[in-house]
Amino acid sequence: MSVTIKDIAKVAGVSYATVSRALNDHPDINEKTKKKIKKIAKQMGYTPNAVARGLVKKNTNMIALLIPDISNPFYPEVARGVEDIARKNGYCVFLCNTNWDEQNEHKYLNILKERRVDGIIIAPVTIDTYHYVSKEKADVPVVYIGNRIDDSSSSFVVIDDFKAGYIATEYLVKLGHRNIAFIGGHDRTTSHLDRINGYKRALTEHKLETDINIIKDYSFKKESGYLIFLEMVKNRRVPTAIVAENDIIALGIMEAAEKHGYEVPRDISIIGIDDIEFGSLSKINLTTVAQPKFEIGQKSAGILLDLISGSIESKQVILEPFLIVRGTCSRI
Amino acid sequence: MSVTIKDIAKVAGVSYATVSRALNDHPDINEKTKKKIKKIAKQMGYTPNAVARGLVKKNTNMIALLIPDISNPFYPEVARGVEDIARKNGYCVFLCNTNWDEQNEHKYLNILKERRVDGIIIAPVTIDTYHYVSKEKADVPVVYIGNRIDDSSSSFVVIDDFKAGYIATEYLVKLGHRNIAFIGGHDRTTSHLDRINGYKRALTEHKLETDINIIKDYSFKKESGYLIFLEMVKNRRVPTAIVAENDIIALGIMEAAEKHGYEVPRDISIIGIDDIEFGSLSKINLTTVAQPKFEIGQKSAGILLDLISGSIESKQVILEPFLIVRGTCSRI
DNA sequence: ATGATAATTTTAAACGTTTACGAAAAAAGG
DNA sequence: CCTTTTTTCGTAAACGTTTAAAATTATCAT
Repeated sequence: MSVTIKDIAKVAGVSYATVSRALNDHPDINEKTKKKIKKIAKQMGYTPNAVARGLVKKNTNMIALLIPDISNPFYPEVARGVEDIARKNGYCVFLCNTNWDEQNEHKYLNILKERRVDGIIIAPVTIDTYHYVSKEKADVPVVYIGNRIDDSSSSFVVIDDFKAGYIATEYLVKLGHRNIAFIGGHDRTTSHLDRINGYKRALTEHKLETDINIIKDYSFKKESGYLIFLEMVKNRRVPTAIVAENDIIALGIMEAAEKHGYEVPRDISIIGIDDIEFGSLSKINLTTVAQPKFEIGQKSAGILLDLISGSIESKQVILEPFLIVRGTCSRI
Repeated sequence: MSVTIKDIAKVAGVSYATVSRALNDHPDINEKTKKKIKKIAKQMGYTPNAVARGLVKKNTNMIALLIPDISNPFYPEVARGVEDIARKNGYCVFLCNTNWDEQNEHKYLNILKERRVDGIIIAPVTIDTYHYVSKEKADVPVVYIGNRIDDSSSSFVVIDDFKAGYIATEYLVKLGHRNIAFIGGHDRTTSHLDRINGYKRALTEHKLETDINIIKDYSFKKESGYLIFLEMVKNRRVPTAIVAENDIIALGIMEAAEKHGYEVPRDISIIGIDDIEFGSLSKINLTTVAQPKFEIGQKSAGILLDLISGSIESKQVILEPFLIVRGTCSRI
């Protein structure tokens, strides 16, 4: 049984309301008694009970971050960003890994509701997440990352995914490629849709044909990219260049290419999107379109806190992606 | 204002104690009223308030996982392991990133105390963490990972780090290397100490000289390995083989070697410890000594839950590391 | 019908805080 | 020295649950 405010009140010879106020630096408490009470509290090893406080104050000072895949280095980086801001403002963050599974996502959303978190940042598995959240009337503020929401009353921070797809593809075109394929995930995410549209636009602008390959399973793993490329070689439809929807997929593609006698970038050029840390290893040296991961985390946390404090109604942020030229793409 | 048990009681025409029991499937509630109440609860969109419950039940069903570096893919993997077990048992996990900083670690420990988490799994920054935790008389169960604790009443799960160091070094010796250096982090962690001792033992058993290089800053980043290797070339003391304390360091070393004209493994052999996912990319192909990351997470969570339920007093688990031969080490 | 027993429900206290409101004490003003 | 104002503190209710104990109702054998 840990020591409570009442215990302190007893030894200090004051009411426990006074103790509460003293500990919270309430102005109506005499400076002297404040000191005394604080001293006693420290001596007794008092630790405030956040759950009791949460009950009466109706907030928990916890926010949650839902991400689909903690093993994809992209997400830890944004997690660091949100934690950075959250911590500086006295918030703790619950990190939940949905594992690219809508079921898990929904379960977590319910748990978080029960736990009365003050706000949620969510990198949705699919666009349906948004509908689920709205239907469930989550009274908590939510900010989405990696997915535009087509509703001006909701908040999100994304990069301009269209531009990302466009930049990647155009770079390949500029290098002289005419046969450029796209490999990416399911179509239930604006991030995917936008990137694919950027890809299409860049190609049609140059009167080139598109070749879009969609990963069947609803997750982004190296293996998914690997398998798609395998099919390409099986079907003898290997392009001269590939834009991968993200770096993880790109790595999988490179892996498959490598294993089947294609040398990157001599035989095939590959470009990713995200700029995960390991892409920069000189042995990998992945050319990619970067997004500011840490900043995405910070921004979204900042918005969430503003939403919580009520200082804003909603906010939508679109960050700029930028090309990082490394070694996996070459002039044809 | 969300709907409470009292609201339900009112419309159901029963006392709120009955509602509570009905919702919790208490045996002495009539099956019929139970159904009725549950139905009403659902209709009204009731979500139990976990913080109120936590207050009276004196548990939160939350555990925390403290890790030093979420950007090191090793930790997300163990995080997945603990989350796996935690979730299956109705627990949520707080993921806290200490960033290799003892201050942060202590801050988090306090916060977790206030929040009344039911237990903590901690990958300590240094061995001192243990003393801090004991001094603070954390009344919550704690299990350490990655660090043996020299106290039979406390719990941990580690790999046999001595053996890991030994296996790595001996493998290099078997390949014919005679000039083998060790590069690793600070000496305030048993994991480090043990690995280094395993390294020493393997060398002294073969009457070879040791060459131990310690990273100055207290963190494990690629850059640390990079810098140490730079010094080696500056001092013209480049060995023929290096055992890195972990894969991240190994990658940094490879990077530095590469950039300075050393081809791996032709000019220098490098072996890591951990087996992070990206080491297996064919372009990297890092030879390493693996530890069962996911299992470490699962095991530690399992122990923690047993500790919480009181079914055990303490438990210490030492898992076996195993060599994974890939392409960064060659016969000399 | 009558106790006795079992099944079901209610009452009330508790968990550890915060906080509106009021009371007492101290300070200020006349 | 009395009133007014200000400062400081205490009382009590509230937050939304759970749960022991008491109370009520139903069941059943006699």
